[in-house]
Amino acid sequence: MKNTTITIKDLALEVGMSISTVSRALSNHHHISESTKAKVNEAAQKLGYRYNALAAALRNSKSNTIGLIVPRVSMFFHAAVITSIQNTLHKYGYNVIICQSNESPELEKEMLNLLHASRVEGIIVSCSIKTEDFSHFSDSVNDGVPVIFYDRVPSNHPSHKIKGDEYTGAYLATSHLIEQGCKNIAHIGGPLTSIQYKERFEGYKAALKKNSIPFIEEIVLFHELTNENALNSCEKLFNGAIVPDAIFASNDTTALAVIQFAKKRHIAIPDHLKVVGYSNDNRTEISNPTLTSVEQFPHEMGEQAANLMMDIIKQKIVPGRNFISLTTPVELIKRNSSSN
Amino acid sequence: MKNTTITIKDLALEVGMSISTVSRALSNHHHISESTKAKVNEAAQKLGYRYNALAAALRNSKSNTIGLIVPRVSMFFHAAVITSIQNTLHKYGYNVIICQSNESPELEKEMLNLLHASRVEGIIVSCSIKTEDFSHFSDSVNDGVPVIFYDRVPSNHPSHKIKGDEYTGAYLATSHLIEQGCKNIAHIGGPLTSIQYKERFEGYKAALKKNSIPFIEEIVLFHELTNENALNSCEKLFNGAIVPDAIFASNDTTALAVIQFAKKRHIAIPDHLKVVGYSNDNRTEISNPTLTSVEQFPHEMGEQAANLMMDIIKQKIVPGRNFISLTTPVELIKRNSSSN
DNA sequence: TTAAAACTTGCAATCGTTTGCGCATTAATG
DNA sequence: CATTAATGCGCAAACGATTGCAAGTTTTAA
Repeated sequence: MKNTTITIKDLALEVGMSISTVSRALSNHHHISESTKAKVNEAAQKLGYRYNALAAALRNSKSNTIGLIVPRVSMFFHAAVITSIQNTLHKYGYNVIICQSNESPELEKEMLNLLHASRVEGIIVSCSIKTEDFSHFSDSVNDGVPVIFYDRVPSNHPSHKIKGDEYTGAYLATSHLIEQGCKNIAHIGGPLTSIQYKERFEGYKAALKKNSIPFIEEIVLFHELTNENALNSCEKLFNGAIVPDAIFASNDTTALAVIQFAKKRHIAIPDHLKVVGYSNDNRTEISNPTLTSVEQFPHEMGEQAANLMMDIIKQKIVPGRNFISLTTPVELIKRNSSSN
Repeated sequence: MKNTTITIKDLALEVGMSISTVSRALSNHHHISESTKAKVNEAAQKLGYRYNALAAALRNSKSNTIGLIVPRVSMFFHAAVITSIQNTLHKYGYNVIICQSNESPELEKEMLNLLHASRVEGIIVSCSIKTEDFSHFSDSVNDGVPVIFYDRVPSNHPSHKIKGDEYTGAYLATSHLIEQGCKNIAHIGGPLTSIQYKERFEGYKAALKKNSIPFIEEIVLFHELTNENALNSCEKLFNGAIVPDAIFASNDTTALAVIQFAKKRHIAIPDHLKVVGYSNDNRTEISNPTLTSVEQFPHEMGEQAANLMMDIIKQKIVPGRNFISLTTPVELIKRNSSSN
């Protein structure tokens, strides 16, 4: 194990040239002769030289790095987006530092500061579900570091945003259930503090209205969308005065819980109960019955986020004071939980 | 948007003290009076100072960062490990740079160099399935950067390794099938170039032998474990001379494909065919029937990897020339695909 | 009153690269 | 042969933080 790290200074010594020449040779500068470049590269190879990106970033005030904050990488949707962002940015020669907020606003803020300390040139964020104060993100922008939100975007905070067409997704899902002849379509949504759940709720209501189906408050429930919460909601719904003949759930975990509940209660799906989820995660085609769900195209969302970031950083887009909002399409994937 | 970034120099100017005092005040040095610290921190707050970790890392030759290379973050198992590694390292004040090799040995090597350029203090890797040359990882170690492999570990390359008890996992799975009365237990494994698939194969054979059940070569197949490949293998198996009454698959995707195939062919599971998978991913309890699988405890594996790295870096462990190999336990999770 | 001790603070070098400017060498031109 | 242009290379100053050593100030004790 060496304890000496090789620098361009060592290379300069080795080839008997100045530091500047070595630096230029390594970066393939056009003022340097081919023979010199060859010599320098050979020496670099020989001595096991490794480029120090830290030093370069310091000198250039440019890190070629983008920061990423997500609630949890283990969520299928986010994992897909991350993969896509990273692969896209890699093409531009940019690296990514990925952080997890674990759905904690405090950790989210800490991670943001961490990314600043690493002098990232831009930050892409999907917020924790509990984040309500976004002022620290404004600080980032004021410091010249662009911030792009995706999926979990703030509702009342001016910023670049990329989100799915939640309204349409919910509208399509609900309309589909109506087409199947359902009258009492329940909705289990996430906290309405989150704009996406709000929009899905709006889409749900719009579809009902459009088809002149009365909105029934008793069969609409909101809470964090965990398996346990969903099972509780099912209890409530099926012990209530109005028994639903369909449930539109705002995520797949919840929809799968509904299926689980129906099995236990021997409620036939889709005959007596139809179910639609949201996100089209990798469990939807495995479940029994397979789950109808709304595809969000995480791959494209990631690509868009990465490309937008590059456009902003490379000043192709000079937004000034106005912010860009992109909406990615959705698609209803019909499976056996909603029709035969 | 400011175009000036605030440095400790600016703070020094603001409070009328030297740069060194400001630096020490910020890092809470005990030689600095409380009143000075307060003044400096106040100024930092006021001017919006942000610590430059790059400069510090350069000066200290210490980045407080660990690099991570995984095939793909969107694989359930890896996502879980990553989350765990990141949360554990965060407690030590360490950051993580996550890279994806996309199962490409070339990209893997590129990412390794990238991590070195960022002067990570250690590297945790789960190899691409195609990686056969590990010499560049030796270079890392020679440069003083410890490397820990997990899950996808090299078989013939001296290094720190953390892997599941594959042999036992397969042994348990196969034994369980035998207990259920199966005689013709097929095995669909991954490429034997990968040590983990090899060990699972060994465990499978050992269980057969132990129970005096003949090993039948015709019902053992190896290939990359994708859904399509698995369906092809099912075709082969069920058109062959010896029809299996059970299949032990080396991952869950394959096992789920078997279930899919059986449904199409109207083969009753578990009555006429029993199936066991590997990894216990989040689809296993959703499928119909639910899938018996081997749990690998990714959370613990991540914790172990992170803790081992910290021990090595902080020299609690001075391995010298010998390498550490850890084996994490496995557990067979019995579900409906293998028994009633 | 004075010296020693205790407490604060500052100087300046350093980490590894990059790059504007200037100098030297060679080739091309009149 | 003299002048200009082109080419190839080196000097030295940044980038922002840390830290050993030295020095200044205040407090305490004799």
